[in-house]
Amino acid sequence: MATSPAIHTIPNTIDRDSFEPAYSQLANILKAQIAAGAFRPGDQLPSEAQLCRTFGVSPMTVRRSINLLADQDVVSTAQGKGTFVRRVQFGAAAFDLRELQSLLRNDATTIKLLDARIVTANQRVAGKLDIAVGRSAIYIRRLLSVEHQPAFYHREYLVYDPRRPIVESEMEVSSLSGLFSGSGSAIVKRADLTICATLMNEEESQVLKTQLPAAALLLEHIFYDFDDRPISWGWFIANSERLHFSTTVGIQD
Amino acid sequence: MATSPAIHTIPNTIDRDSFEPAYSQLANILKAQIAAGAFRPGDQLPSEAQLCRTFGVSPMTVRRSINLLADQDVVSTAQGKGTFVRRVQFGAAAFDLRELQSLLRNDATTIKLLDARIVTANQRVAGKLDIAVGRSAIYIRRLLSVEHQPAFYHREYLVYDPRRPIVESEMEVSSLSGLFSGSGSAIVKRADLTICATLMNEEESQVLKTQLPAAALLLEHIFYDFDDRPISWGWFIANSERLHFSTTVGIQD
DNA sequence: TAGTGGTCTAGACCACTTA
DNA sequence: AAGTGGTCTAGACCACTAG
Repeated sequence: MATSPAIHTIPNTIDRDSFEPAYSQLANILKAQIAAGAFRPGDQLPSEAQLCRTFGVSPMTVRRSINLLADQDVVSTAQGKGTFVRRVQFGAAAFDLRELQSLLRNDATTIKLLDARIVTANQRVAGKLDIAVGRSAIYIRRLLSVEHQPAFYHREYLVYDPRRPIVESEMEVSSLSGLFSGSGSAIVKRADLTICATLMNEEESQVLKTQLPAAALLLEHIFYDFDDRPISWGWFIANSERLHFSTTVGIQD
Repeated sequence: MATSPAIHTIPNTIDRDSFEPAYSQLANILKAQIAAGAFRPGDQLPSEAQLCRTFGVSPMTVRRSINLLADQDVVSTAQGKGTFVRRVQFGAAAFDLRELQSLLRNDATTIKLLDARIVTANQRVAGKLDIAVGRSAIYIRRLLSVEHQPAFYHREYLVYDPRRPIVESEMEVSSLSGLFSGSGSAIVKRADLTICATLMNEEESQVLKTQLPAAALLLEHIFYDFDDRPISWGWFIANSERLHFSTTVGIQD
């Protein structure tokens, strides 16, 4: 039987001298047993009281382990019924931007400021930034290259309000790196992000040095301040060969 | 001052008669205070001991509240230093497939089986399914329509192994709904997923009734069984107007 | 040394499910 | 009534940070 060897390498006791906390050890033991097939999707796990006795830990510690697995969508709990191994759920899959973040932190990545100027907001820009048509905005175009190859084309409109002089200086007009590295501005409360596929237009293909027709991922972002007013609206156009997102859903070892 | 009214509507005590648990109430109080600007990114929150005194709850309850906020990337904790409000982090953004999942559960969505037949695996298919070239596989083509409009074109190869007869019956060849609704197969241990942008080819544009050139989101998936062997390999082609993913990062009310 | 977060205990009481 | 998960207490001890 294929799974037998794996089962026998799973520890079944908590090592109190380990660096790893007991709740984490227990969660990993249970997950390894599930991964090895000892508990199949739909199966009920031992009750919390039983796990307390088996592993010699307190109820709170067992609960924390179970909660960890529940957060990872490995198990589901039902009051009065028990804890059960979950089936794989497509909808639980989540693609995150950490890859993108690490790419921008990479030394091989350079950011070139193509353009930065004051413009008057047209209907579209004014709508996104929640300002009046004809008001001023800062328009920025950047090209991000990885190993001297054009990878992302970024365009952004920033509100330009004499009463909010802080915006320009805080939003790191020339670098972008702050938003990705976590040292982002303290004036940003939240960002709304959208991702979709699009066809590149003439300008985009020239900047990114691709042949038309070309497909691209478009990542749109709007940043808001602590008064819930938009600060900036912008979007990345990514060469489709340069950017794809991967993830795993289900039981991971 | 714009934030004053908001601050005054934030409760500052735990309601012990509420249905909402104390830890959740406390987390929401702190988050509302942060959202209202009472604590800004970089600011230190009151210590856990202080929060215990202020709100009259035990240390474990305070910890649970803080952990909730830390899981949401609202705060970060540093042993020996304190708890601090985080800046918005681009990289923390995660796009999930719940929209897609609910779409497939929708009554207005229909799945049409275009084709299902046994084929012999070529190099590419054999590589993905980790079988020998020339072995049999099941090839399936499906069209998913939303309100009678073609939306997603799905193609999939399933391993066809006499020794694993369970695969075909378990993988819900004719419906697909299981994988999305959570009632998916119990033989699936995990799935690897990738998303990227692509240009539609002739066949795809005909099935989806679009004009060329057209951009599309491509969602590729490989399912594995509990012996870590591939069960199926397939991909969705989504009309780019039909599918986009949205998310919010930072402080959400 | 004082203050911080991190872990853990050994119970208690409650809500819910099943029989 | 018995068993399940869900919340909460009132501490304890530890590891880490800072003055």
